[in-house]
Amino acid sequence: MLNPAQRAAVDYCDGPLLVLAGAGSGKTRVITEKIAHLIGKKHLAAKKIAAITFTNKAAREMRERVGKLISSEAASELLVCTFHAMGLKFLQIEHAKLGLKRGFSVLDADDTESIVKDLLPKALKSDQLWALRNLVSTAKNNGLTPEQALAAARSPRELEAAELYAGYQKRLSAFNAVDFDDLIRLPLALLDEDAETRSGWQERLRYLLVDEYQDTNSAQYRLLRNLAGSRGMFTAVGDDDQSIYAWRGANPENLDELARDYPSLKVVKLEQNYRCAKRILRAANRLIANNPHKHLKTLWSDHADGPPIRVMECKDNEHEAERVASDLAHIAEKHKAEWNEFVILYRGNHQSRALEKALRLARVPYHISGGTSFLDRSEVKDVLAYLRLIVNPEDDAAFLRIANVPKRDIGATTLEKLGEMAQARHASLLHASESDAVLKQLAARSASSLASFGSLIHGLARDAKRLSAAELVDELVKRTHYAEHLTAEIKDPTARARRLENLTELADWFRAMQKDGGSAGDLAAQLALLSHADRDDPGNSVRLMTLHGSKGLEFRYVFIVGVEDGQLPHEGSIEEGRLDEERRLMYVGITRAKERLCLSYSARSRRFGEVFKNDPSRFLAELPADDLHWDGRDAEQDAEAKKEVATSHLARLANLLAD
DNA sequence: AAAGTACTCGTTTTT
DNA sequence: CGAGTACTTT
Repeated sequence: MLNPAQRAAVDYCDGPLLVLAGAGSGKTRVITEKIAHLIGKKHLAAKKIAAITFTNKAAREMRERVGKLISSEAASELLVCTFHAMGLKFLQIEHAKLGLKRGFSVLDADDTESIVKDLLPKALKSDQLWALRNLVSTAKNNGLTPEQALAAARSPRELEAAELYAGYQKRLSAFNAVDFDDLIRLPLALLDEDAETRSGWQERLRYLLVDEYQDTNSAQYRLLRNLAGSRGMFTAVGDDDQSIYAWRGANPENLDELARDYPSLKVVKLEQNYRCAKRILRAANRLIANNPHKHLKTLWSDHADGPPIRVMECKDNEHEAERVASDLAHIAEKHKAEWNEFVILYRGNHQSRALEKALRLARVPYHISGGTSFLDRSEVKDVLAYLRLIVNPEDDAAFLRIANVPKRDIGATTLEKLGEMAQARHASLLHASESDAVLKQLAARSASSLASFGSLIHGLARDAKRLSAAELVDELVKRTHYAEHLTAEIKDPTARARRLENLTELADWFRAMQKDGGSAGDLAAQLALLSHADRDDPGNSVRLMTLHGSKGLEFRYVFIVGVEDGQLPHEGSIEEGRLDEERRLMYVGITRAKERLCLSYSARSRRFGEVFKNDPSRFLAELPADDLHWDGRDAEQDAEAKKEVATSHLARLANLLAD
């Protein structure tokens, strides 16, 4: 049953609508119900509706939930994806109008970073490099072309960045490739200047729903405006208190711009929280009240108070991890909870290490979302690079990655010479290595290695026409002797088996995606957009993830570790005075919890091998003291609790040993 | 060109 | 402290 505010948000389909949805207020519900409403009651064809989410995982979940409300035929026609996936789809259709050839590649962060590195003076500090790269990204997100950026540059640094942007973009087009920013920028540019394309897409998409609207950047907003047109047939759902991606160019002011650009905008607030126990919600509300607010919301809940929020001070990171692990196991046993009802949240990926160790020791099954996972595995990236090169012979980034993987005597010097000659001829590396004139100028051994590499790719490209994507993966693994390469490279037999498994998993993944159609190249491009969080099958295990990664999820039991000044808020943000976003991050973490919340920090932590003293996070002082239970304050109660935890822990270990 | 050894440098958060 | 890099040797 929908509450009145939710009902209003679902029913209003006559113009632009902004839904200000507090944490746990059922916003996904509103979006899915609204899609069903548009199809069922407003008789809009499913294929004319697009729902845009922030992550691919959210898109999958959304599709699944809508699937239960509408026919499976309608569900399959619905466009549910991220802005980036939508941009990719757009480019795959309209690529010719933008000077892209079929089979263009989508470069990931690694590829683009090595391009930037290559373009810049080599002896540049990594943070300077990062800063410049960021400026380029900002320019792209503002929809600037390299020429416009050059003209707009006002400081030497901006000029440097604009020059980098120009060189970088030239390199991309030589590779017949786009980066993540281009997936938004290029569709936007085309829609902006080509009225015919614009009206075509506006006809194609009659209603848009945008989730996590506070995390859109200005290019994404302009894309939305171009697609929705003056009719403004869209629903944007967002929460300014959960805006945690400003560092990536997200522009929460988009919430206000909506009202300016669409004077007829209707606003609906969802203020009833269906997720959290009262004490947890109270803590979250109290914390976030310390931030300035433009859109006032009062989030309330009619759940029970729930237990107090625990705060644990620990000696150091190891101690903290151990306590979290044993506490967690204790709760699991006492409340007969499943492991997957627990999550441990932290600020930075590196913080998972100590926790992993402690959880392994306590025999608690866990699963890490994010960090280095499947798609970051080198073997997976290698195979994807092969696919990219097969589909897009201009993709020099892919060429460089795999030319000598598995090792085939193509070393740095050979590649350097090849690069020079390719550049002189305005040819791709692959093309150059197929030219006799080029090969003649190289040492005989390198030349024959290159030539056979070229014909290998050529042969696979021929096969690609008759094979499915999954078969192509199998074939290329066979033909490159990739398994033998891994066998030679990896000594530890279990690690080797795991990595071989990754390859079959990749083929399986392609098989599953194949159902939606699309060539191997299309699938590889989609895969580039998939990130860590998207492809995990955690099973029944405790989840470990960053606070950022937890947005949109909920758990019965939530642990947040490293609640220290310097970590949360992060020291960089303290220095730059950007505490609001850190506070929102903590807010997001707290509001993930349905029933129990435990916050912990370490008095000392080791960084770079040196010991540092920590202060508890300043945010702890902003929580309602009455709802907190500090371990150590009530000694008697603690001693008892500790004993209980210790005995149950021992019992658990004894049980495990008995097996 | 590959393998092995000595360093150095670093830690937000991700589509 | 450890992972990645740069420089060495074979």
